[in-house]
Amino acid sequence: MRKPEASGKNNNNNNKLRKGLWSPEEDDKLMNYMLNNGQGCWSDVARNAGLQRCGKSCRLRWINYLRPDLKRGAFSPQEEELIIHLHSLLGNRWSQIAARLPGRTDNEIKNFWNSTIKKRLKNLSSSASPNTSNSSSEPSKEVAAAIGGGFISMQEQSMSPMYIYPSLSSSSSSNTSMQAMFLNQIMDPLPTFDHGLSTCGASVYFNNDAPPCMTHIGVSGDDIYGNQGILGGVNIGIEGELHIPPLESISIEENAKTEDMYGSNNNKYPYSNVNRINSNCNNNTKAENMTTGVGNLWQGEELKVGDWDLEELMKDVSSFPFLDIFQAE
DNA sequence: AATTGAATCAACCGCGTCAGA
DNA sequence: TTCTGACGCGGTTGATTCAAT
Repeated sequence: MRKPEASGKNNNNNNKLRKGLWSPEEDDKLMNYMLNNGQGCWSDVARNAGLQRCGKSCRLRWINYLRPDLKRGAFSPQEEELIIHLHSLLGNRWSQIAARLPGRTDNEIKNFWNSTIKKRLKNLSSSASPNTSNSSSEPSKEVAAAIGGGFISMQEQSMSPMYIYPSLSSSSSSNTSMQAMFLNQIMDPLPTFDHGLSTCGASVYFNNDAPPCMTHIGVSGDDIYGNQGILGGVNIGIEGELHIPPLESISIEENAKTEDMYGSNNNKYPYSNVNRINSNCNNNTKAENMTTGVGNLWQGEELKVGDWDLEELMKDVSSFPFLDIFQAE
């Protein structure tokens, strides 16, 4: 942790704002102010509470630490499971994920994901078939698919993972369009293949004409999380084969396009991903194909990206078995 | 008991968005 | 229409804690 700067250090210069860890006195000031006055302009909060902090810092401290409704302590297995599921749907939109987990902050969830979950992915990556390992520190796609359980992550990347929706065999009508879209997202980056697709339970098969880069994934929930682990109750470990086209078959241009459509590590516009997909729909036949099965989601001028993707996705989340636990709180 | 490497997590930074002037 | 400041978000950093040796 960052050391709190010596309390007297900045006393000689009121214009200097403190940085680093918050002292208990500062916490008290902010807490008292917030409880008495409520949230207003954060720069005013900082000033009126007598804190030599920027408003931004006050906001962060309040949201991540002082807020009375915060739930401290370790994540429960149910929370873990929900986080993984939400992440499979939303990607790194931590604030959106946090909004579905009362008492948890985006920072907390982000840290949890980056430490615990990524660690598991990494461990799996190293224990997976040597053929599938790569030099990157990132987990392999195959392993990411495994740890996702039913939520198969085809790309474990920092901004915009691309996922196959879990219950491909589900009969839920509300899922159908999203599943179609997810599947199209899977298919679209691989345009050079005649990629028929069949699903069977949680297994996904890419039946390509090209020689597949076949990876066996026999990872069960227990393998990942133990008997009490987060996937234990869901029975969605992947026990099938992923036939993944060799990456080298995909042209650079197509890779670039794919990254553009689905985001990349360089994506600094997390809220614009689907906007860009939408714009692609106007001049890209593949993107048009993407809309197949999505139906009205893509029609209508009132379509607002952030709305449809989150709300539609949340319909799926709302059926998530453990959500009641949080809603009941 | 000391050391060391890994894990955790609080906080900062930079950027995009938005609202008001 | 443009500018500006506040806010919110995701990525990253780095100090502390923990566990293994």
